[in-house]
Amino acid sequence: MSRLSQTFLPTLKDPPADAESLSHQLIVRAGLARQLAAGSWTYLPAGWRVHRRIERIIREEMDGIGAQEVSMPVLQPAEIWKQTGRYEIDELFKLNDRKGSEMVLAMTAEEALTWHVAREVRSYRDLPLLLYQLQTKERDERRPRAGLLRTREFVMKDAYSFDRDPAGLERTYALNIEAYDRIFDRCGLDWHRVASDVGMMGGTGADEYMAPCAAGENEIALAPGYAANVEVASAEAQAVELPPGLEAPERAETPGQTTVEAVSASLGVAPGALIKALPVIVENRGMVLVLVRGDHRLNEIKLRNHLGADFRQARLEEIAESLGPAGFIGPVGVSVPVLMDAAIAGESFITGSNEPDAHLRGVRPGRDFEFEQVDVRAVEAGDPALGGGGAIEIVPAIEIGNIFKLGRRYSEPLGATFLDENGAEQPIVMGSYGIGPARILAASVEQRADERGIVWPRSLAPWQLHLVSLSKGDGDEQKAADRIYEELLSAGVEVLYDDRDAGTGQKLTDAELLGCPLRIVVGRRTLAEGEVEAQLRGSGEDLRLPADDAAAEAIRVLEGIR
RNA sequence: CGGGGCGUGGCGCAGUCUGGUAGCGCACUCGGCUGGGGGCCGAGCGGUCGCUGGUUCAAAUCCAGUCGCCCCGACCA
Repeated sequence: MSRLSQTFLPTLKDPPADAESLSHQLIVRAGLARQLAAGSWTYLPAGWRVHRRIERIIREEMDGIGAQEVSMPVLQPAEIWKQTGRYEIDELFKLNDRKGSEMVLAMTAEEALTWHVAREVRSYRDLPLLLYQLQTKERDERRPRAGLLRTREFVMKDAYSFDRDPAGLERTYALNIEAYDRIFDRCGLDWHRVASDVGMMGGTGADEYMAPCAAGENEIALAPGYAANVEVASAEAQAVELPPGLEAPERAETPGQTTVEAVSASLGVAPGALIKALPVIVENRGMVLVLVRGDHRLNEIKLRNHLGADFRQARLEEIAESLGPAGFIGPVGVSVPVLMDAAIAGESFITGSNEPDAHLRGVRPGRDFEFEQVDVRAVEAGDPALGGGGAIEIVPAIEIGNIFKLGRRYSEPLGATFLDENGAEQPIVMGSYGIGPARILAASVEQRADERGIVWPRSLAPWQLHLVSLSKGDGDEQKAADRIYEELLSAGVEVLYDDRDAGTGQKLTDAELLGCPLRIVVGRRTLAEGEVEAQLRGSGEDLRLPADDAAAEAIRVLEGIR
């Protein structure tokens, strides 16, 4: 029963003042959801229909790879989170019950599920195991933003795999990739699976599923055949013109010139002909001098991953003590280890001299200083992709799913072990696999909407068909529209029937705002010719259908829409 | 967590600087007209101006505190 006159679908002519992103504006305007507090959202009937369609696709594909659905509590004892060391996470909601016991609101469920598996699984015969749930997650976000894109409470599909060894994990991981690829395809998204930083989750590998859109919080580097989170992306460097080589480095006076721009301007060379020297203090290791090309930026995540340790910028006094005056630092003659980015290729660079107000020209890596070559620069738009795939493009994207190879990160602290064929106790090898249905919803709106409103793919649309009766009272149009509605219902079509006593403009603009794939309009003019009008929301294509056979014809048209 | 902005009928806003007892548009209700792109006319309902305290004869307006919301950045297991 979906008569609009009886449906709670509060549409807005104007977006609320606090909505910035496109999906935030349209989700509110189209009556899909309303905000209760910062990062807390209520789904209204139409929005929840979309959410449930996404959930259904996820369930079908997860079940299809042999995953089994469970449901775990959101309210969990703090103890297991302390055991894995995740109790310290700032984003974890913490509370006490009336007895004073420490509790948390779960942000994922590795601890809870691993705790159960530790008690129930004893033998290699019980493995592998792939369990999942669609359950509310809570996160004490520092800054919720952009409508449904970053909220404090949201439903997540979270799956966890339990294998006996890394090879088993690889197989399970590959199965999840297959399921994820199908899920995002079926949701009609433009998406990329990108290599990602494993971050503090630890583990041995991770991929993220990214949907490019303007409101995205992440950036991904794309080229034909290449996609990576910029946090870990690599590329060839764009060529730079270097000055002629010299027999030995030569001092160049650069009074007061402490920036790349100033030095390159004063010496008449491209910024890329300079070497930027960045002194950092590595945890438990001391100072290291990191070199990147003058026109490049250091990617701190790549450096951290290379070092395998945390680091910080050196302080001015540390630089002065070990190297020289800040702003004039270079690799020649220093006694600290030098890491040089691979993009520095050539035989004549400008570097700092480690003396005030002077640089060196004609510096040749290898001849004038020793170094370890590394890849630690941030890729830039226009860089040639590795392997000749064309130029890198950097686009904002929203993370709609991620998959992690966890290894023994959780099984060891929680004692999830099994006995192998030889009776030896082994820790279980785990993986975890997340998807945010709300982000799929928002990303779909972001990617497909036009100036009139949302454009749903058939797979996500709250209703397949939006039937509009332009008549009022009980004239012939009303009767025809009623009849078509009943026929569509009995044919099993999900139809929203706008039977309201409202103006034409309001009905048509609401239909365009809500964005169902096919709109059927029953109006006096065309009905007089024995026809009704059909419009495809995506393409804007207009069709006429015979009024007598409108339901069957509409279903046929619908089946041709993606 | 750092920076910025905003809280006045359901929504969008004016009024705040310069204190004098709250207004506009939309929406909503009723009546009438209209009936293919948010139409017209008329009559209405609806607000302790986020909250607390202070100054004052008098506070939406000035002062202090506090709560909430948005944006940028940082962070994001």
